Amino acid sequence: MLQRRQGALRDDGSRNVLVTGGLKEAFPLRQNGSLSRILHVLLHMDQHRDPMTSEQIGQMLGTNPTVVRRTMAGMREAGYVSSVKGHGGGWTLARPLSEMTLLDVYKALGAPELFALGLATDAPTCLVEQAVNTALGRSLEEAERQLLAGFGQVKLSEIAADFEHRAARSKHGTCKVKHVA
Amino acid sequence: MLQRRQGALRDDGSRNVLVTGGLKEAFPLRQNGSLSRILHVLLHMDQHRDPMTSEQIGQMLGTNPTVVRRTMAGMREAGYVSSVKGHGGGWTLARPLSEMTLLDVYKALGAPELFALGLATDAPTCLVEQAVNTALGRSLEEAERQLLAGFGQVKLSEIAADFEHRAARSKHGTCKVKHVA
DNA sequence: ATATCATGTGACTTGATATGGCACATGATT
DNA sequence: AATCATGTGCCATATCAAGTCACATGATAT
Repeated sequence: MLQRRQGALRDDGSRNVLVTGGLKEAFPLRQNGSLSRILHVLLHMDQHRDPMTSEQIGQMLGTNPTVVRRTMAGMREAGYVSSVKGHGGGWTLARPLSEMTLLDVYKALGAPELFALGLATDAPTCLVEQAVNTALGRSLEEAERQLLAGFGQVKLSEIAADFEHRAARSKHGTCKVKHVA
Repeated sequence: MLQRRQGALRDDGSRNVLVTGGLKEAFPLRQNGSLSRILHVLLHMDQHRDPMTSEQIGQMLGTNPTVVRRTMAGMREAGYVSSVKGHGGGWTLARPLSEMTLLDVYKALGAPELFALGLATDAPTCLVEQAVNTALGRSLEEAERQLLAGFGQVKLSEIAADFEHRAARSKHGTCKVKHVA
């Protein structure tokens, strides 16, 4: 191995797993998991007629209600979900999944950095580094365009349909939350 | 802002800059800068007839000789550079830049993670999460293919040519290291 | 041969940051 | 008024890229 093993495996070969209140969540690298988590939440909300509380969602994701509220904040500001306080309150979808794409969610999350590869300096004085940044930057920008274009073409309702399909084929309960209307 | 400001800007608006022994290097995010740095080094080595020591390279990159040795280790193992100990030793290119692509370097570095976006769990039992992972993973894999294909088409000699072009147009000294044969 | 120089590498330190979590304010429902 | 739920400031924790030290190994020069 090069680069002084920076991976996810520990000496005993196990994954690095955060154990929080008895629940587990595995994040292999120093990656931003909020997009993945939000999607998980949105699809579950779609299966759920009543508002879901941050507490419920937190348990589902194996995380803390506070984290849920904070991550959902962007979605609320963008108008994709709404939150209600007090008895019977919680989170609900503010529009159908057919009117949301991966790109919409990504943007609502504040369009976090996509790549784990970085350029050494923003505006280097070294001409060599300028040339390197230009070449590398060009590839990265192209990839970013591709990726975001791809995100824009995936409607959340399509993901939901894929879920329905999976659910139809295996009759076991799945998550910690029931998939009921 | 959403997601509890995780960006690169501090309250005073300045970038987070690592100051090391008087030199500065800016890494906006938790990104892996080794590819960018290695490229910088390789191009400089190409301009340098004599072997370059880790000390020289370290000064050039604003980092430490040990870091340089460690990062270069993968390149040596892959046969792109060679290192010689003792007086007059140091690092030299083991083959011309025209025979190396961005992809080669990336692989020699151990093919570090490309994306800052992660899936919540590797093999979730929740069917909803499975559907999410599938959708997100598909987009990410597609983008990865694109990006690596792009890397494979960029020869380092092309980046060097771009540098030569820049150097011809501006006659100022640039880096901390002279661009001489 | 031996002093010097340069790489090779284990072990530890430092700094950045995604996420976890508490505490308390705000507002809605019963 | 009691309870429930969100909103959010503040701090804690874990992980990891990069920095640093220390020392071994090997090559060159005098």
